[in-house]
Amino acid sequence: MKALIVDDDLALADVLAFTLRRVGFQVVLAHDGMTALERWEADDPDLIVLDLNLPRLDGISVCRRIRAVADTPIIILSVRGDEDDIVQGLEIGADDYVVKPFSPRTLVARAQAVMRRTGAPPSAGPLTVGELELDPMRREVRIGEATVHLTGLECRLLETLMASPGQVLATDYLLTTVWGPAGASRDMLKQLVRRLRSKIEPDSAHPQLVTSVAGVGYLLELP
Amino acid sequence: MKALIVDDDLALADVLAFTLRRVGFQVVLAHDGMTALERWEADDPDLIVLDLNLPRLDGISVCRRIRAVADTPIIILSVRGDEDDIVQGLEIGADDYVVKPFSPRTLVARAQAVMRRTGAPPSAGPLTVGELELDPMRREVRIGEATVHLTGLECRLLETLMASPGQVLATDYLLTTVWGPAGASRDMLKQLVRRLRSKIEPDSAHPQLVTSVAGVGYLLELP
DNA sequence: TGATTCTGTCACCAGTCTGTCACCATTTAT
DNA sequence: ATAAATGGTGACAGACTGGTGACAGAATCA
Repeated sequence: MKALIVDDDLALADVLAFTLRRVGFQVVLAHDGMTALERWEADDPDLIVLDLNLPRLDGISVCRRIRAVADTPIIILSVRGDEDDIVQGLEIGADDYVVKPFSPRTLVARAQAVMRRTGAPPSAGPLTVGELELDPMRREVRIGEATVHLTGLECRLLETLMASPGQVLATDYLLTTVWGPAGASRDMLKQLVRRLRSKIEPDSAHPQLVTSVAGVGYLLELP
Repeated sequence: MKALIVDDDLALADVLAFTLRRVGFQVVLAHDGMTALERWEADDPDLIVLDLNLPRLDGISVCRRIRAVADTPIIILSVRGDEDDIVQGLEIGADDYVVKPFSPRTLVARAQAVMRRTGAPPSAGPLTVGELELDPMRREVRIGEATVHLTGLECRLLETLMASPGQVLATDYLLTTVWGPAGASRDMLKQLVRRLRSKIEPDSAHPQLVTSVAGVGYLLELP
């Protein structure tokens, strides 16, 4: 899922980006109203987090223009005291609002609530690489004729590997992507790789799908 | 479905309540603007029928406050001649209006039209998936030849599952959709799933219709 | 008003998942 | 040559999850 964050406060925008990335969003940034519209057009985000006080084109106008042609969920950010802005934003079509200052947890909760309320549940589409077909919502991977059930972390690892088939993904990258920035240990990744291999490799003692690159990381072999 | 009726005329409020109960609504009453807001918060109604001339807080303000944070369908009641009020109410976000005096039939028609227009849960038509045919109004599901009566929550859960057959619906999504934004607990969903299964599954110990995806949620299997 | 049904809450259970530790063989660095 | 690092393997304990049962209070019905 992709989120577009629009805020002229660069530091805050970065914090917001970090927060949403942490829970799985891809994030695109814009720091003024015009760029917001451009990015919205170019990136087709699933969610827009929109500050109301912006240079070049104010947040209300951005919200109005987007809402005129799309259903993209919009959360507006406002300063305490700007209740008129909030009301106006909501009237124009924003889906929810958050008042600064707020905790990251609040934003995440609102983002997830808005995603739930305004559309189908966030169902990732299937991923196919060669004879592997992964359904992240069902946590099932089909290998030719066989269907294998994966756990949450196994599914996440395979999804990450399948997103870049043939590319070596560094250990640190996998630790962050699968477990989040709070991190994890090499031990955990080793175990997870082992578990995944035991489920999908014809012979996990001689892996053909998920292979290791010593000192670098792992990759999903191209078919 | 629950309706909140707000009118300082007690007798009229009772008539309205009776009218809507007759067509299947649960009804909550409030006789002034402040109580209306309280009841709206506490009862999370699916529809609000709102007189504009109210003590303590007028109907326009009530409408504005509710509309600022929610999509609840609102029908405003007004006296002939108060066209400015009606226009203002609609601008603020009311969905429809009824001018006193009016017949009960008119109110019902408007209520149902508003529910349909604003995308409220499709209470009208039956849902069919495979051998399951759900009538939300009767709260009955037909499974082949057998007809089973469901409770309110059971019906809501099944309706939600049937709206996206074959798709895994996340636990949080189901909690919000079935119980509303106030949320609920996983325990409640577990129990509800159990009750629904006990009513519709051939063998609820081995569910074939409503199946679980560990760590994700539940789905209605495609036929 | 009393009876019945519905719902939320708590407890218990079996099975699964995950992190952690230990051990080992191989590779890399000193 | 030796020590350190790396990747692979096994095992186990605690946490988590989904399922089940039971009961009390709330809501509904007659």
